[in-house]
Formats: sequence, C-alpha cells, structure tokens
Amino acid sequence: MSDTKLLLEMYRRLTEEFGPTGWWPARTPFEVAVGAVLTQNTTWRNVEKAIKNLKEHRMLSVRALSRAPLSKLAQQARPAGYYRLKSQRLKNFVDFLRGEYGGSMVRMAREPTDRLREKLLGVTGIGPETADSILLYALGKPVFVVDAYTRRILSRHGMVEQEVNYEELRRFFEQHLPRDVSLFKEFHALLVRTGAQFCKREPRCDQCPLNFITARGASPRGTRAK
DNA sequence: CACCAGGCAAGTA
DNA sequence: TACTTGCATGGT
Repeated sequence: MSDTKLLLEMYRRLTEEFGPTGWWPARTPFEVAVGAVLTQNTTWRNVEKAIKNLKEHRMLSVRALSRAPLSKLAQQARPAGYYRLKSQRLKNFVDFLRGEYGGSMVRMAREPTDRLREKLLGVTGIGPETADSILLYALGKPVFVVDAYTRRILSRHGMVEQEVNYEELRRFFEQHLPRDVSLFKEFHALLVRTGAQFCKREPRCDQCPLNFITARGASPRGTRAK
C-alpha cells in the first residue's frame, strides 16, 4: 500500500473512532497562538487553566499582554508549567507581532507562508511545532504540525525511521497527503488524541484504532520513542 | 513516591 | 554538528 493510501486509511479509522475533534479550541487566532506557546511540553488540561486565568484578568489580547508586567503575566501562566519561560516567550511573540505587523494577526497572515515561518522561528521561544501550530490553526496555512506523538506513532508502525527529524516528518505528511487545511488540522488533532490515549509508556496497542497496521515491521510493544 | 506531559534554547566539546 | 541540561505545574 502506498504511503498516501495508508495515511488516508489511518485518518479514516481515526475519524470513525473519535469523530471530528474540532481542534483547536480558541475564540480568536491570537488565542491560538498564545495556547501554542503555553502548551509546549505540557498537557492541554494545564494550559486551559492558564488561559482561563488570562481571560479572567482581561489579559488575552495583544494590547493587554503587551502592557502587562512580566511578573503578572507569569502569575497567570503558572498552571501551564515553565511559567517564567513561557511568559517571556509570550512577550517575545507579542513584541514580534507588534513590531512586524502592527499587532495584527490578519496582517501577519498576509506574509507568504515560507517567509513567515522563518520569521516565527526567529522569535526566541518559538520552535518548529509552535510555529507550525500558529500557521495551521491560527492562520489556516497548509502546514502539517508534527509533535512527539506523531513521531512515536509513525515510527512504531515502521512508516518512518525512529530518528527522523522534524522537517523530514513534516515533509512526509505534506507530500503524501492532499494539500487540505481541514485535513491537516483534523489529522494532527486525531494523532494527538490517539497518542494520548493508546501510545503512552504502557501502550495499549490492542485497543488502538491504528493496530490494523501490521505489515510494515511494526513493533508496537516496548518500543519507546525517546 | 516516581515519572511524565502536544518543546525549546543555551551550553559544552 | 551532536549531545546534554534546565525549565515547573499537575495528573497518574
């Protein structure tokens, strides 16, 4: 089976299992970007608390985040973990957004995707996954987001090498899938959902909707991605 | 109690 | 370039 067919079959089964996820949950593109920073190496559950704090203190806007003292921002970001780092990273992003695009996500979205991606990666605290999450989920650009679960799931099923780097894995999806923003959004969300439920340190591959993949040297038991 | 979560940058050799 | 370490709360 071709990689394309296999990926689409994975997607079909995951959709069948979980239905549409509707990810990313946020009211505005800016809120997506804030969430993307806060969720670095952190469960969404903890991020929700931080977002809620920011909302309750009316700090979830470009202006408010820009004006707020770092210490106050850090206080609200606390439940998301790494809060001193992340509050500074939010500041970095907002400074960038204001400096380059007058604080407008809409204006930022007009930048050609490749160039914008490079510029986002230049902001301290925004790495590949955070940049791509902003591009895809906040701005609707056709960029596939890769994360730890994506790598773990694909390598465990023998579809890529375990040591595949971020760019290679991203290209794998973008080359083998139709260039469809809704598909990219939903597929990545489903991979995370599946990973979180079935692919943790004690994998439950017998219950995983992806366990139909057996013909590619899959070694689902005991293989840890890290 | 130990371990880990949807990363990232900075330091070392 | 390749590897290591710090960052931090909250859930299991």
